[in-house]
Amino acid sequence: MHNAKNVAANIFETRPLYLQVHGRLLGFLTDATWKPGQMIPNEIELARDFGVSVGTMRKALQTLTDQGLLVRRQGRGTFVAQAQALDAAPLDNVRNARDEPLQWQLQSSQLDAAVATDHELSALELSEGERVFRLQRVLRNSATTSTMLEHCVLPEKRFAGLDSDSEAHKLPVGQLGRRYGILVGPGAEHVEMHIADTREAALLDVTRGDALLKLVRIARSLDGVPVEFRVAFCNLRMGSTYLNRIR
Amino acid sequence: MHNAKNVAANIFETRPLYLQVHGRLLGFLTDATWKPGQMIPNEIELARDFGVSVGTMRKALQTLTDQGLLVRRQGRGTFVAQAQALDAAPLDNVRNARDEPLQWQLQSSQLDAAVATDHELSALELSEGERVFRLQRVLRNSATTSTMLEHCVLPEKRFAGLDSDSEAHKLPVGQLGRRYGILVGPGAEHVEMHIADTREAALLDVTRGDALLKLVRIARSLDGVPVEFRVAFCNLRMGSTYLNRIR
DNA sequence: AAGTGGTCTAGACCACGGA
DNA sequence: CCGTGGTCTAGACCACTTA
Repeated sequence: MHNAKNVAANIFETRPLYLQVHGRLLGFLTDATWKPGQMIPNEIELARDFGVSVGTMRKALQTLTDQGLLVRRQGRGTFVAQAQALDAAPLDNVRNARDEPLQWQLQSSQLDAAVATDHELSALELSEGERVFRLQRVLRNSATTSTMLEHCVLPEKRFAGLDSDSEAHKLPVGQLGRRYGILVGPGAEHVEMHIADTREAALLDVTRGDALLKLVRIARSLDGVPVEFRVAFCNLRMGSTYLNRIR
Repeated sequence: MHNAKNVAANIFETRPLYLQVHGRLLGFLTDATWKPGQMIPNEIELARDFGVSVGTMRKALQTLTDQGLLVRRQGRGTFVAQAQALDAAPLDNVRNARDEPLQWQLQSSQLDAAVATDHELSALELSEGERVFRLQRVLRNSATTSTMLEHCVLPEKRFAGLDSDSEAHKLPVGQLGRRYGILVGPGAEHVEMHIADTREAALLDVTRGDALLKLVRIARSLDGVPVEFRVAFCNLRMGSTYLNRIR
């Protein structure tokens, strides 16, 4: 029978067994051996395959579940999570006066592909000359009359064929991520103040010189590679707020 | 020997054992049987006292650790966390261009006690006629020249004697929480836009009509009772941003 | 050396969901 | 009914801290 010490005693790998297992399982997710929505083998079988006890395998699986990468259902099985929405923020974090997420209607949308600018290259950690898709859309919530101008930059190699998909530019970015099988890891969004210029004022139905919330985010896939660079300008109306969950 | 089934079979309490234990331990924290910084009994002893296995006790302790309420150190013991800073946000979430928290200098500070207004009553869930402390301070970060106007409202019953402590109004609110043994649970902060009026402009060194970030927060203790109602106005300068951690 | 939390195992039983 | 994940136990050994 396998023994924990036989594995852990490897001088090249002294991390706890469950972390080593976690890393191997994570590999199955990042290289798409296991695809979103798919059911994976049960914990007994996995434990046997990896030569660890069920308890250790459970701990590795639980860690992945805590990270939102797996979903476990008693009586059913363990499933790969659907790709986390690329736009969990900022869209979900804009709330109405009752602290409910707003329902956004797509007002306009525009997609083009081009060689990345220096700024985009550095944000997305691309090499000189790599191409990106730029997706610009205006969203509106009729209940509060809040509006948002989104400017997303996506690496072409991750979203190959995006421009030939006629539906693509109409979809919320979150569904795009799902369609391209991209799993997004934890990250951060930075909030700034911004004064609307003439163009933004026209698109967002505000007056030039009005104050907007500027939301900047670089989303990274599980392995830390940037998959989306987004800047959004938001006009909060009628008690709408931007939510920051603490802890 | 105690047996899990003997306990869990109680028809009035069918939750998992480790959750029941978690609740009991949480009680020791909320009623200050265990005080911040104090070392608590080791897991073997606790397991024996509660009549559960060490594994179950570990799971309960781990849950409290995940919540930030206990700190466990291999070889040393398990300790009650210092009261979480009441001002973990917004102060820690304001970052400079290198994404480091700003160092704030207290510019001015003013403390008074009064009967709560209706608005304060409802925010802090107090009864008619209850009294509150109001703590207003202006903070400044010299490196970025960012400024913040903080307006904190604290229930008098939770901070008894605050006004007779001559040092109190100079301390950051986080240290106040620690001094009064208040453990803060998870929460949320809402970000809004705000246009500076004359008074705010003078205090924050901006021009009347300038846009400010308005940060609104109700902090609650572990049992969900509000312990702080804060509204802060922030002037972000020289690349400073307000950080929202995702997931 | 003694005491602490951290890891790992092996196996039992329970609760849930679907055939 | 069977297979799944969820809970619980008992005990071993390891790694770290302090005296």
